[in-house]
Amino acid sequence: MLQISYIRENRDKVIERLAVRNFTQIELVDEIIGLDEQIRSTKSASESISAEANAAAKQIGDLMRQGKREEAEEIKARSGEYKEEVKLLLEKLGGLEEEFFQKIVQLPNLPYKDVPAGRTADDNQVVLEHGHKLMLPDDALPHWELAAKYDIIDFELGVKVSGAGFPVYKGKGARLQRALINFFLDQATDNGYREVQVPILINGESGFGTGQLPDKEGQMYYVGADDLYLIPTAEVPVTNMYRGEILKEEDFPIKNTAYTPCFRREAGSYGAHVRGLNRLHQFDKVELVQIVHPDNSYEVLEEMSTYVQSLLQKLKLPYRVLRLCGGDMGFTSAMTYDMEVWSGAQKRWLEVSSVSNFETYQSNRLKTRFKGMDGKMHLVHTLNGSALALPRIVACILEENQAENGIKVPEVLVPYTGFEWID
RNA sequence: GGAAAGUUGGCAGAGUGGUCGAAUGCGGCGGUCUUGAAAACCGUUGUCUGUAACAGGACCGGGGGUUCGAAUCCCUCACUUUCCGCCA
Repeated sequence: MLQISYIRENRDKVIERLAVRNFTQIELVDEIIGLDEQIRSTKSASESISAEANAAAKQIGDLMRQGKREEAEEIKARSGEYKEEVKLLLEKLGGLEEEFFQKIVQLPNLPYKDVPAGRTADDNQVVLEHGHKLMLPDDALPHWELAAKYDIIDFELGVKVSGAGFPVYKGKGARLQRALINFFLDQATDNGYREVQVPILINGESGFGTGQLPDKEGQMYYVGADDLYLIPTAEVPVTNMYRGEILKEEDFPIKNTAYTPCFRREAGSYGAHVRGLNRLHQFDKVELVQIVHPDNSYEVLEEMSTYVQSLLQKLKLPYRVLRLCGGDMGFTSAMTYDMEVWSGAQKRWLEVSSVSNFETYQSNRLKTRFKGMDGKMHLVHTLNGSALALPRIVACILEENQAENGIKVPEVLVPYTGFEWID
């Protein structure tokens, strides 16, 4: 959520920045500013009456104690009027605030200055490409066929147990999953992240704090009996650990990593591109979350990007880094890098990580602050990134490393899998 | 699932209608003392809103009510703890 104080003082700049992500509802910005003005004037009107009422009440108390009942009664008779006036003003205020809230949550984050303008994924900037796309033979198999051939991932079995998008990993397939999770967690720990295990069901407040609610409600599984949501990413519980907290400058940077399963309804996604492991309702992911000082959040973003790349390099997967254009960026992000690996058999890039700086967009909702050197409260900057999401990594590992008699496990994973070949 | 108790400032913990934004202790910050530190002593120490600055307003789990006046009384919801039951 954007800060109203900023919108108020930088109307034109806000509109200009929003245009980078093709958000052109200038009237919404102006409505918000107008509502804010009304709220402020209504509030000050009701407050000055409250001040009078408070003074009168105090006076009554004093007079009663002095035994001057008569005079007290006199004032009492008059102070009844305050109540009605304040009540009316507060009702008006409540309505205005509700309307204001409904509108301000519709404003997405302002893109950072480096974010390219653009409408679709075609306008994303390719920052770099690393590694060679292997020239797989024409008869190279896509991962879903390899999965069936070596009996390591069973999509049909998942359909029986749950439904489409909930695969069952078997034998070496399951083992590979566990190996990747452990590898990613160990790497993160070596890089200064603290490992945490968090709830995978979250309440509505947490969903609001990181921005999934109210705008992406339909993307989360909802457990009605207990009014809880299944997490779409560990970002939600891990970031919300700091909701309402007041931090110290010396606490920065706060680096947490967590492995969790992630659940996404993916309503409305169909077609060839969702085959196999490309898009699932349940998948595993190791997530990084950092809470940092606003002054260096963009250095931290670069650092996280570099770290994620180091994982891909260790797995020897060809990848590229995209700087997302305004139109392709998430609602809450100020700048995002996507990492994509090359799927040789599918001949397309697959997104495996997304690293974002949210600046104060989340922390303004979370009310996560720190007391600065100036003695004042400031909102922190929050960042997160996948490191990494498993399914597409698995897909690429299978496809890129397929050989005649099996699939070669990447060297760095062998200590974790305990085997070198899936055959 | 049943029963009871509770929810107050960073923490602990008083406060049952006006003098309470809130005692006291711990912690934090500043100072005195000390070569330095500890101890002791003195001072200070919530957040939001608002103003050029004062002032003012709001907040004692959330919401509502009674009252001139609510942390305090009433209603309601949520959560926590303990006991019983069940159980990985």
